[in-house]
This record gives sequence, structure tokens and C-alpha cells, in this order.
Amino acid sequence: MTDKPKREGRVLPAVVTVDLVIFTVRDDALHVLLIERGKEPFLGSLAIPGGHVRDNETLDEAAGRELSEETQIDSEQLHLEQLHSYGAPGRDPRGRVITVAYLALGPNLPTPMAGTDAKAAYWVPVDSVLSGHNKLAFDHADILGDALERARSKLEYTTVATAFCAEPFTVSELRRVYEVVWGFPLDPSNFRRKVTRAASFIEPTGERRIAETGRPAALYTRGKAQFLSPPLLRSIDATAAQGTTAPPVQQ
Amino acid sequence: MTDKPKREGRVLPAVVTVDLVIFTVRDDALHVLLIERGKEPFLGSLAIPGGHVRDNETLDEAAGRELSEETQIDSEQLHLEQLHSYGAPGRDPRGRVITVAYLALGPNLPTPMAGTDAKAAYWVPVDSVLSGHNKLAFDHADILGDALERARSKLEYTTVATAFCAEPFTVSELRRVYEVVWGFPLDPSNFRRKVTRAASFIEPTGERRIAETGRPAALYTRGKAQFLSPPLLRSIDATAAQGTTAPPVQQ
DNA sequence: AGAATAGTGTCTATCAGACAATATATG
DNA sequence: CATATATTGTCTGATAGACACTATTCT
Repeated sequence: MTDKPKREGRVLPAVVTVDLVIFTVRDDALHVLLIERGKEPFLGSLAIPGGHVRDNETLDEAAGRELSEETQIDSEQLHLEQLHSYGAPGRDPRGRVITVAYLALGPNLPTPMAGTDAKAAYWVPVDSVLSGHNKLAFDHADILGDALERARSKLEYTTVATAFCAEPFTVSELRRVYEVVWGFPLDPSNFRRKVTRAASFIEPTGERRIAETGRPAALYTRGKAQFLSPPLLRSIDATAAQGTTAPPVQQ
Repeated sequence: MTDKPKREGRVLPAVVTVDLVIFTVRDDALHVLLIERGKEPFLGSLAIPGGHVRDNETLDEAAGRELSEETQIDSEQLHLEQLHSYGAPGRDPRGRVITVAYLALGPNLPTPMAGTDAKAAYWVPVDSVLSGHNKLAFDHADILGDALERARSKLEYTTVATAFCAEPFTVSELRRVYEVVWGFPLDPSNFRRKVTRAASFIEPTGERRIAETGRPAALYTRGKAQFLSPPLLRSIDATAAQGTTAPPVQQ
């Protein structure tokens, strides 16, 4: 708390921002919302959305506000949680910027709009970002990687997977979420047994949905449970880093 | 990114600090390192240690530096991980302060020193803090609660419990860590089966330690594994919020 | 009927909880 | 021998993975 010798570095005020990794599942692939930067640095590069924290709001409120601005969706509808903070000295060439990253999960959202800030926004398959086709601005690739791992592990021991599903949803849709986020197929029978027997994970509505083909599927809504106990673990042997597009399901 | 109407709040530079929740196990109870504040605000109150992030260091480096300053222990010896960031507008009466909280776990550390900053530092049983006997400064009680829950859940699916043990250690010592952090007793037999069969959790040294009484215990060191798979779950029925002192073990 | 998707049932290996029994030290 | 702690073994119920089988719709 007392002053330190200057050669060890001085205490400087920093700019604090929130950045958002917004995931959704569409077309059987995990997508992330990215914006095309309209100014330097990294002009023209893709980046995750974010903005400054204002002086009258909490970090969570700042994240919720940015989420609403970017997705134009009631942020109450989405799962939003703090992910990690990033503050390496050189991460922003303009100066010291500490960013508190948030993870947001939502059902297949309306194709993103021309943002309020006139930035172009796109849903981009996470796979295509990870494979390095589009380099992200700043350290956003690191943030995205951390967000993906957080999402994958949260599917194991919480019920957040339902945040990816618009209500009402079917067990198959919920299973598809797991398959797409984890990157490998799950046994439909065992998955159904697990999610229907877990207390308050999903609640049957009594309704059914008739598809173009096949037996109609029962519909469910989200249950009250926040945690899955015992968890639904990624199989131990499925260690290899799989993709986030359609898993090798026989189609 | 563009300017917003001022009535929504302005972007102001903020002060960024790191705060440390440092846990250790001593006398069969979980303890946290607290300092007695030597200046306003909250002069005389207990608080978790922390300090400003300097302009030439990462957040992790700042946390490691503060840890060394507070514990005078090589921070390489301790487990250190980022916990969560706290930035509510009113959390520090002096102005906007964003703090990045870290969680540190270590073996029974030397009784804390007169800190480099001449602050008194104490190991305080977590139980006595949670029960409200000593109110912590700022929002440090929230941070402590979050840290405790993080530590408890990390014991389930990672191998960090060994960070609480000075090497070499016995299986009973490791079990005591779980019991003290979780707050309830574990079956010695089942615990041993679990930790010895988990791949690379602990490695036998071949040595034994002779105690005052009883059969000598085999000694182990930390294994290379970072994760426990399958996890060692807190029993599902052990839902009640137990204490962090000696669990109801027959003594 | 055939295709497609939803849902049920069963077998088995594994694992956790309960707890009995044995081992090795000290006094 | 009694006591205390460490360590091994055993029984049993719950659960996950594999996979066969049945159900219900549409064309």
C-alpha cells in the first residue's frame, strides 16, 4: 500500500472494459458473435464485442448492457457469467487496459443486426476461428479459448446447456447442444436416461412437437436445478481436442 | 466504443488492484491470511491482503508479487489462480477500484511475519470469519465466500488438495485436507482407494514416517496429474453448509 | 412397406459407500 | 496386551456405456 521504488513500476490508473464471448448453436455448430473493428488498432480485424465500464454500473451490469446492445435481446433471456480478467501490459497498444471477460450463452439468436455502433457483427463458427483462418484482435483468441473450455466443462456439472435451447425444446435438441459443444456424439439412449432422471434438469410440458419425419418428440422446459449431480462427464477417453461443428454423427 | 450520453455515466479511469485469499490448513482447521488495516478506510479492520497492479506487470505477476511480500514464501511453492473480479461502484469509498481476486493455497506456512508494509498479519480460522465475529473490510467477506466455494469445488475434480500438504505427505494428511475444507469426515478406506488408484495423483516415495503412535504411514509426493477423473465428489446428501474446522471425527 | 426420429429395456463393468478385518507401531 | 493409526479386503447398490428393441410419425 505504501509507495514502492519507481524502478519496480508505478501505479497507474487503467482503463477497464468488459468483453463478451457470446456463444450460440446454429446449423449444428457452435458459433461466436464477432464484430469487425471499425477503427485502429486492428482496424478491419475480427474481435469479440465489448466496451468500457461506466462509472455508475457494476461489472455485471456493464456486461449485461453490452450484451443487450450487441444482440438486441433481453439479456435476461441469456446465461451470463464472468469468465476471467485479462490485463497483460502490452495487450492493447493504446495503453493499459484491463478487460473483464464474460461468457454468454443463448439459443439460436436472430441474425445479428447492424450494431448500435454501426459495427458489422457476424455469427462465426468457433471452429473456423480456432483453426486460425481469421485472426482475432488483441488477445481475443486466448479469451475465446478460455471461454470454450469454460463452456465445455460447465456442461458437465451444471444445467446451463438448456440456455442454448429455446423453450420448449426436445431431448434431442439438448443432446445436440452437448454434441456440438463437446465435439463428439453421445448415445441418445443413455443421454435421455441421464437428463430425464436428474432432478429438475428439464420439466416435461406434456406437449409434443411433430417434425417433418419421425415420431413426434416430447417437449420440455428448463428445470429449477442449477447443478447436475452427479455430473454428466465427458468420456475420459475422448481426450483429443475435437471440433465444435457437427460431430461425426452418421447422417 | 463511441461516446455515450453523459447521463448514462462516463468512462473513468479506474484503479486496479489484486487481492489475495490465501488458505492454509493448520490445527485441523482451514485458515486464511488476514491483515489488520493500518489506514483509512476501515482502519483497524481485518482485510485480505492486496495491492496495486503496477504498470509493468501482468495480473498474475502482481498477484505473485503480493503473495511473496505477504507470506515471504517463494510463490512458486504455492498454488495460485485467478478467482474473480469485483468492481461494484461503491465497493471502495475512495473511488472506483476494480480488484482482481486471486486464490492461493499452501501448506502450513510459517507464522506470518511483520509484513514488509509493517501491517500486522494473522492466520485466522475461516469459520470464525464466516460466523461474523470479525467483519472484513470492503467486500472482502464476499470474496472470501467465493474463494471458499472455489476451493471446495476444485478439490472435487482437480488434484490441488496436495498444494495444502508439505512434501512428503501421508494419505491421512491429504484426507484431512479434504475433511477440513469440505467440513465433514471421509471414510479413510474409500479415500485411500480413490487417491491411490487415480492416475498420477500422488506418487509413493517408498519411505515411511513413524509417528508417536500407530502404524507408520507411507509417504507420497505430488503426482503430475492436474485433474481427477472421475472426480472425487462431495457426497450429494452432504448438502448442509458445514464448518471448516475439525469435522465431527471421533477423537 | 420403408425411412426417419423418439423412446424403452437390458446386460455388464465400474465405482462409491459401508464396514469388517488385518498390520505395525508405541506404551 | 491395549491402544492407536495405517492398510487391505469384501459386500452391495447405483450408474454409465453398449446396444438391442419397440413406438410413432410421414411418404
